[in-house]
Amino acid sequence: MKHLMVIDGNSLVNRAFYGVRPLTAPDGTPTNAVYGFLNMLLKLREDFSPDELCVCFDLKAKTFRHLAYDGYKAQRKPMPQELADQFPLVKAALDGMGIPRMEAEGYEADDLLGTLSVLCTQAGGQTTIVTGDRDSLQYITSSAQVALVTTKQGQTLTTVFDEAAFAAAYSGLTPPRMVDLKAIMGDQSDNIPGVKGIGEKGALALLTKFGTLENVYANLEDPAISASTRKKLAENRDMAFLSYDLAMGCRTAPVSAQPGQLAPLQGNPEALYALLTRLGLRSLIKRLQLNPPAQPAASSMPVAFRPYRQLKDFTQLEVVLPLLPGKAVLLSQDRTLAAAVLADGEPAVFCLEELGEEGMTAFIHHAFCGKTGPVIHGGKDLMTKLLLEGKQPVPPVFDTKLGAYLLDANRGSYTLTESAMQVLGFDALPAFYDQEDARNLLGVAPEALESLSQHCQLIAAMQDQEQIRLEETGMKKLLEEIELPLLPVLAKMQARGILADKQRLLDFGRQLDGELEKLEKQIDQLAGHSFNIASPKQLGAVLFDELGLKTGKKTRTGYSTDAETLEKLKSAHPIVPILLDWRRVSKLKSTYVEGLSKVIGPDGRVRSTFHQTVTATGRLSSADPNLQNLPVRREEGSEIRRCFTAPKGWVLVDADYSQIELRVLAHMAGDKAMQAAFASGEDIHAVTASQVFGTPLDQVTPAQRRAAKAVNFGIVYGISAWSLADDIHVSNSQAQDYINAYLSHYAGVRDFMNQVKNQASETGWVSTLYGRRRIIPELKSSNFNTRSFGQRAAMNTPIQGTAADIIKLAMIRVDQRLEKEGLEARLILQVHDELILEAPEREVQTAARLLQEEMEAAAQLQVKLTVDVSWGGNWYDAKK
DNA sequence: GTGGTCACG
DNA sequence: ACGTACGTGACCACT
Repeated sequence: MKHLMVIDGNSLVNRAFYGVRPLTAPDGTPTNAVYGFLNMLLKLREDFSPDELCVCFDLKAKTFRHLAYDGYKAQRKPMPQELADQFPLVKAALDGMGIPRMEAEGYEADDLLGTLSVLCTQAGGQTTIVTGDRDSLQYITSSAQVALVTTKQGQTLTTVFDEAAFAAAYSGLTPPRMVDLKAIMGDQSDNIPGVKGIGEKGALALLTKFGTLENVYANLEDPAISASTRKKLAENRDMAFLSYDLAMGCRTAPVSAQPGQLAPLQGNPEALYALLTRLGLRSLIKRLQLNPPAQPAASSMPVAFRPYRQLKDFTQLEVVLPLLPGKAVLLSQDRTLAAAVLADGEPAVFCLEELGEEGMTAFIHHAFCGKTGPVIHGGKDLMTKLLLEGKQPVPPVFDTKLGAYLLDANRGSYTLTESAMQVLGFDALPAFYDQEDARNLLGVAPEALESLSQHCQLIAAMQDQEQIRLEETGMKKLLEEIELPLLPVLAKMQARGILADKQRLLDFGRQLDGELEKLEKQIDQLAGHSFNIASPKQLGAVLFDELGLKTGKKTRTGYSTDAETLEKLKSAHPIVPILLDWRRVSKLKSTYVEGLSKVIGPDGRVRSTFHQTVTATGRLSSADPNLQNLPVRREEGSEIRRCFTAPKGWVLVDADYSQIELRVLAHMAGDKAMQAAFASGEDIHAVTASQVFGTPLDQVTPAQRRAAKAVNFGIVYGISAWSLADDIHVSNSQAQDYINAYLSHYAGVRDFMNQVKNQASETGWVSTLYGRRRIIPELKSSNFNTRSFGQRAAMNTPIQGTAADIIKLAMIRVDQRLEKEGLEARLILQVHDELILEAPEREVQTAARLLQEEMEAAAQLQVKLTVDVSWGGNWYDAKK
C-alpha cells in the first residue's frame, strides 16, 4: 500500500520563519524560513519515508472564495516582506530537489491537503498530512493521519495524530466534529466568528451532549442548555452555520496530479547547489550531499579562464621569475604548488615535484621578497610566516581580501572562493581548489594545477573589479593609505609576539586551584550535594528549584544565572556570593591561565593573530590567543598581566588614547559645547555632569558624574532610555530626562545623530571620517527590534570606526618613525585605543615620546587627541 | 555546532 | 506596543 505525505508549505514556512533566528545570505537576502523549512522537510522525509511526497501552497484568487462573508481573513496582517521573499526560494529549492509541489488558484494549501488525502484513501493508500495548523485535524480518518508541527524555542516538535491519538487528546470528539466545534467557538486567527460568548469549554460541552451543530440547534429547547447559552445560540444562528461552512475544509479542490503520480522527480542538483550556495546555506549542501558542478555554467562565469602554462624545469622558471613582482600570485598552503598571472594575462603554474625545493624557494624569493610585492589574497599571515623563517618579505601591492572586506565588512569570512563570488558576482565556483585545503589535492595534479591556475586568475580579476568599486565608493585612499600599509605592521607584530612568563602563570594557576577547591567545598555544602557549578542548567536547578531563590531574567533555555542576576540575590542566600567568587576564579583559571599557557611558544613568546577583516566597524580583532581581553578592570586579574613581560634589559611601553571615541564624536558632530569641554582639560564626565545638571564643576556629586558617564557611553552606543535606565538603575522617565538634558545641551550631538540616522535609513550604510563604509541591512527590516538595532549600529559605527581608523594610522606612523630613527623598539600589541611597544631600556624615553607624538598627530581634529604613556617591566607595571 | 557566560575596548 | 546598550573571542556544557 502506498504512503503519501502531503505538506502544508505555507504553514511550515511560516513556522520556520518565526521559529528560526534571523539568517541572511551573503547578499542580505533573508534565509531563515528557507533554512528552517528545508530542515523540517528532510527530517520528515527521513522519519516517515513516504513513497510519495507533495508540498502544497496557497494561491490567492482574483475573487473571494467566501463571498458570503467578506470579513473572512480580511483582517489578517500582511505577511512581512522578509517572509514573502522566501517563498519563491523555497519553491525553487523544492524544484531543485525534485519534490512535487502543488497550488490551485483560489485555494489554500489546506484545501489541497484535504482533497489529496481523500483521493489517496479512495486509491487505497495511507496519507500523512503535515501542517502546523490544527484545522487540518478534521481530515483524520482510519487511513489519514496528521503530523502536527510546532516550534518552541527554536526546536521543532512533531506530534502525530491518528484516530486514536485524536480521541485521546479531544475526548468525546471525532475528527469531523472539529468543524462543528469551530463553528461554535470561532477562531480569531482565521476570522471565523462562531457564536459570540461561547468559548471552547462551552462548545465542547454542547457537542459532547448533542454530537453536531445541527443537532445542537435541533435541541435548542433542551433543559440541559442554560438560558443564557440558549439566547446566544439563538441570536447567532446564522453566524454559527456560516462559521461551519468557513471551518469546513474543502475536499474537492482541483489537483494537478493524483496520488500515484507524485513520486520524486529527477530534480536539478546543479541549480540547487547554485541556489544554496548563493543563500549561504552550506550545511544544507552537506546534508543533501550535493557536489559542486564539475564545470561551472559558462554564463555564470564572468572570467574567461585561459589555459595555463606549466613551468617544468628551472631554465623555464628563470625566464619568468623577474616578471613576478606586482603580479597576482597564489601559493598552496604546503607550498608545493604555486601559480601566477603574468603581464599578458597568461597564467603560469609551478609544481614543486617538478621544480624541486630550489625552484619553489626561487619562486617565493622573487614573488614575495623582491623590490615590489605581489598581488595576493590574504597576504598578512603568509608574510608573518616568511618573517618567522627569517626572510625579508615585501608587503603586497594589493590584497584582494582587504578589498573584499572594505566593500562589504559584514561577512564573517573572506576565503578566496567566497570573496570571488562576492566581488565578481558569481553564483557558484568550481570550489575544487581552496587555499585553506590544498593538502588534499596532492595526487590529483593536473586538475589541481588547472584549478590553482583558475583561482589565481580570479585574484587578478578581483583586483580590477575591486579597484573600480573602491574608487566608486570613495574607499581607494582608505585601502592604499590605511589598510595596505597596516598589513606589514600587523605581520611584524604577529611574528614578534610578546614574551610570557610561563612559570609565573602556572604558579598562579596552582594558587587558583586551591581557591577553587575551597569554594567548591563550600558550594557543595550549602547546596546539600555536589553538582557541576559550571553548568548553568544544574546551577539554575540548585538555586531556583532546590533553594527556592527568586528567578530573574529568563534565557531561551531556562532562568539566567549570570553575574547581574546573582548580584541581586547576593543577600538572599550565602551560596550566592561564593558562586560569584567561583565564577571569577574559574574564568581566570580556564580562560587565562590554562588558555594562555597552552599557546606559549618554545621561545617563550605568545603570537596572537590580529585579524584585519573581521569586524563590521573597522576595528582589529585578536585571536589564538585573544590578547585584547586580558583582565584589567579588577585587581584579582592583574597577575595575568604581570605574566606578560619584556625581555631582560627591555621594557614595555604602553600608550593609550584618552576618551578617543568621545573626542571623535565632538569633532564629527561639530559640537562646540562638547569641544569646549575637552578643551578645558578637565575630567570629561564631570564636566558633562556639571553642564547637564547645571551644577558648578567643583560641586558635581559622584552620583551625577556616574550618571553623566553612563549617558556619554550610551550616546556612543546609540542610546535609548530603556537601556540607560537598566544600566544605572533609575526609572525610565528619569533616564529619559537625563538624555533630554544631555541632548539639549549638546545640540550638535543631537543633530549629528539624527542626520546619521536619516542618511543611514536612506542609503542603507554609514561611513567614518576616512570613508570606511558599513552596510547595515537591518535598517531596512520590517521588524522593529531588528530595525532599532540597525539604527544603534548606525550611530555607533562612525564613532567606533573613525577611532579605529585613527589608531591604524597611528600604528603605521609609529612603525615608520621607529624604522626611520633606527630604533630597536617595536610595536607588539594593539588593544583598540592602546598601543604597546617593546623597547630596549636605553630607548625608553625616546620611544615613549615618539609613541605619544605619533599617536597624537595621527589625526588633526577640532578636539586635540591626548595620549597617556607609561612603561614597566611587565604589562601590568607598564600601564599606570 | 549552539547558547550561556564573561573578559576586554 | 514594541523591548536592546556598540564591537569582539574563549571556555564550558550540552545537543
